[in-house]
Amino acid sequence: MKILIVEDQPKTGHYLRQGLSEAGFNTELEANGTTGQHLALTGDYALLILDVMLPGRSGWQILQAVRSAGLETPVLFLTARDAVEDRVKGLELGADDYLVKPFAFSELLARVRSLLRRGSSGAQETHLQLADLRLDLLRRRVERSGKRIDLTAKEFSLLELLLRRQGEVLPKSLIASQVWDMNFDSDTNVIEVAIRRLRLKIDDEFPDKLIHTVRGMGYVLEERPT
Amino acid sequence: MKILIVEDQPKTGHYLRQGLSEAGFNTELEANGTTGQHLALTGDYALLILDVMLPGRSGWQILQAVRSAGLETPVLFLTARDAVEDRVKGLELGADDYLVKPFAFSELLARVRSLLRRGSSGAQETHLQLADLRLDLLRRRVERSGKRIDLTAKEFSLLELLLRRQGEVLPKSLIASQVWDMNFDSDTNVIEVAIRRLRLKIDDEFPDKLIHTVRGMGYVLEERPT
DNA sequence: CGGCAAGATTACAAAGCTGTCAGGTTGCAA
DNA sequence: TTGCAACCTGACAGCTTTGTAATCTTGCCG
Repeated sequence: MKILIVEDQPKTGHYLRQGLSEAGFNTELEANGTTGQHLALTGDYALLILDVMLPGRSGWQILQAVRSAGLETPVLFLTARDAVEDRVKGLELGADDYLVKPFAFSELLARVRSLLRRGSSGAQETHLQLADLRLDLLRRRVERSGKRIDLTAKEFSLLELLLRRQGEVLPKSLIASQVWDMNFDSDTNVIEVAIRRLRLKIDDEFPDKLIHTVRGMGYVLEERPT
Repeated sequence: MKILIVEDQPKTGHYLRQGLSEAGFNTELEANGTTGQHLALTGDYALLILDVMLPGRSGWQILQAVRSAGLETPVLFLTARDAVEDRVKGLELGADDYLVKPFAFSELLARVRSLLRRGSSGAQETHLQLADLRLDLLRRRVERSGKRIDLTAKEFSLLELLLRRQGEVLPKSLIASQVWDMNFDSDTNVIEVAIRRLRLKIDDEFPDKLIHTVRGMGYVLEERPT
């Protein structure tokens, strides 16, 4: 099982490669877009990690070429901090996930594992679950302990993120970029308020809380022994 | 490939049976809930059609028993006209679809075919499409000709219905019951207004219209030669 | 060609959603 | 213990969504 990394900045490239190797993955690193695309199309990779800015061909072009060749290889996109446009464009072209640079390595690892898991099973996930909390992506419904819970669009999308990355502490900047498409701006407290509203619906009336605050770091969704 | 029908009213039961047989399906009819459950658990059916009100065990109980036995047999539920509660309960217990009595036979047939198709492939549908109009159920996104379209919750749910049953003329009463959970009340024009709003977003700026009015009957979503 | 009923369109208002803000709490470190 | 920063909480306002209602248009039948 090989992972292809197409990234032209040697620093980032080696960082990725080393980290993934240590985690037990077999990687190949390529700096040039044109060569990268050729490898992506011909080599049998379990995952592609593509930078957007590349000499030769951009990450988008590679992604597009891969998809139009009918390959369903999962693709993880690397985009620059401010490039909301990039993210959207990437997802629309068929990327499976993206990561905003700079990123924590643990973050990358979690994504990579999740993509590989999904890729091997073939199908996409339609349900997310933690303890007695269940979210149905297709019907857009949430229930806890069998009891139906109505969420607004923002609440749903926040909970979806928390569930997808359950057990991880998600910094507010990350939440802001994923749920609000904005670069985190510390003089707003939208996130605190949104978390509050979500807690009202999914935690308040249950003894076992699932949303936890990690002071100074962010929020986690997980089960905690009582 | 056998279909099990559990229905105690002889009239409805035979109607179903005869119609399905004529359409080429192999059916078994059972009037008693307890026996029905036994059959459902032991016989190897491709589809179960369950009435809610049954002597012995209710349709819900059968459904529950089937699901807790780990069977993924598709289940089509029959509910009475006014029983919105039933529908919801059924879907929550894991029914795949439901039909409100009385129903047109063509309607039943369409559902049965769709369930059998889905059942054999195993996975649930995540995308609906007609011509260049595409709806992604997981990401809740709609696009036409590659152009992203933002829909509100109601608009999305109306379009989802039209797409699921594309080519069929959907009476307003049907639309009302599926999208609004209400028994159609002719002194409202919510549906016309909702259709109008949907047309504004998905049809108005394109030469080939997809939503069509069938005067006196309802609305259809389909491609029509120019 | 009228007349009428079905549907389209527009305007409006109520309800819900979402962000801001102004205090109030809590946890941590000096 | 005290002070501060981080976080929580409730209220409010602007915006969006969604239903109602009034008016206009269209297709159909006599």
